[in-house]
Amino acid sequence: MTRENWTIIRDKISDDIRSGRLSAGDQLPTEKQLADRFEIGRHSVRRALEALARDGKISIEQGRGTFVADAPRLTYQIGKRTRLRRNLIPQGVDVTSRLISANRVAAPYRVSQALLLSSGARVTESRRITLANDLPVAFGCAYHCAERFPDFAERRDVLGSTTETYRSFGVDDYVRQHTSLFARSAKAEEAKTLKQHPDVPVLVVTAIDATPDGTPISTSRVIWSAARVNFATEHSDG
Amino acid sequence: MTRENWTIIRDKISDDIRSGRLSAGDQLPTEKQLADRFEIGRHSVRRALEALARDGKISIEQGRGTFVADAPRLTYQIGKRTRLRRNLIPQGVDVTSRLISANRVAAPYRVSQALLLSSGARVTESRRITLANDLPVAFGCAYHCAERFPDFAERRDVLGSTTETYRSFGVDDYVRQHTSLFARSAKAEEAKTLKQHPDVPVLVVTAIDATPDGTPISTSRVIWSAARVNFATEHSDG
DNA sequence: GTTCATTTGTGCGTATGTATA
DNA sequence: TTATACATACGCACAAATGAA
Repeated sequence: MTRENWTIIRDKISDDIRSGRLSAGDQLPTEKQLADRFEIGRHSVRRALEALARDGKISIEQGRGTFVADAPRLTYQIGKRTRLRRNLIPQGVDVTSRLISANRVAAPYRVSQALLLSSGARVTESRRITLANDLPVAFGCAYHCAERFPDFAERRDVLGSTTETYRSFGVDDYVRQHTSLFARSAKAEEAKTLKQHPDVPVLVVTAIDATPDGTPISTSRVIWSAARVNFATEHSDG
Repeated sequence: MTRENWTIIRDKISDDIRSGRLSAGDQLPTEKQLADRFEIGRHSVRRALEALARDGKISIEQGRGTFVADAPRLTYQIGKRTRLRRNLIPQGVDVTSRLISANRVAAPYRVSQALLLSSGARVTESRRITLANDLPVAFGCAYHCAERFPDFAERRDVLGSTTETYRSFGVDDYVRQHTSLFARSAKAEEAKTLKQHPDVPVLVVTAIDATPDGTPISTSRVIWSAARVNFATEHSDG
């Protein structure tokens, strides 16, 4: 069984990246040039490049070119005391998070279940995007009971930290109660939001945070770029 | 911006599955038939089918045809007391696990680190595949200290349960200490082992189990089909 | 066991659309 | 505006796997 054309070029470029012959940010030859150089069709080149893009090794940008990815994978620690900033900053990553929108809505079924609210209760919905070194890595939605945390999103935006925001509401501590996760392919807008190739899958992470006594205070659904993050959990009490 | 051809047929088939017009196990029309019916090229049909296969909605089999997937996603609970059988059986899933190979090897670096062994210590390496309703969902490798658990793999195969096997070595209880996870595209052999389309990504899960006092007793690296499983964790003590 | 039709997989050429600089 | 580079799309040919005759 001879190797397929497209896997040959995929592995060649992959090796070039691993070995350092190509480094972060470098522009690759155009599809046409690669096709000529390897004496294969442009379709085979595209297939190879797509495979590399799916693994986050390169970034394909229409009209500009194809580039070696310049962001190493982050490791996101999920634990009882999951804190985004403390989590990613130690990796030398500049984490910023931006509020996209803040709304007051009737709790969707999933949310009312998670927060133990009566169906139809009012909740605040804050949509945020998270960037690591200015590159989007995740975006999603957090829900808080509107009665208990009326202007959560706005305060969070001013205070700059979730922990501080809870404190301002008299919640001195909170823990991650539940996390679930699955992979699926990205929708077109999701890929655009994350500035990633449409074929890169996403990890959908649903979480519930609670006060230490077990009262749920927020639930969130965050879409992570599967190519830019690893997840880890310690199953101790920390 | 008008919709692309391939997304139209992708969404049409996706809707047909969701609505029940197509049900689990049904064979789809051939690529040629779909191309004719939708008056688009075969490449566009293939692209649509690949997208559906990546999400585990259909199963494409060379020489046979294309079928609606007949296995719902499993939910795998990762927790301090992670037990494969107790985990999946309650979902009405018939879980079987088969020993592929058992070896005694010098501990790879990662393994010696995880198990707190001196570098080069002997460990047993058991390769297993896990099937849910006869469909592969995961396969991987577990490592145990060869001195403490000399014939772990063989005993495990006879006893049929990891918990029982540990008990036979005098380990009455064990807990999950650490789990980490990331997504990447599947290698060709991995796709073949999991009997899935080559474009379906996998989730690579690395774990360390320990006795309740914190002594690590095993580490494993398991490749899960990203299309066939969800992961969930409770961050309580259970 | 072999042959053959069927169906998906790989590969190339070509044309045209769209985003970027 | 123009040139460049990636995106979509169609047609065709042949390879490889499957299953039935």
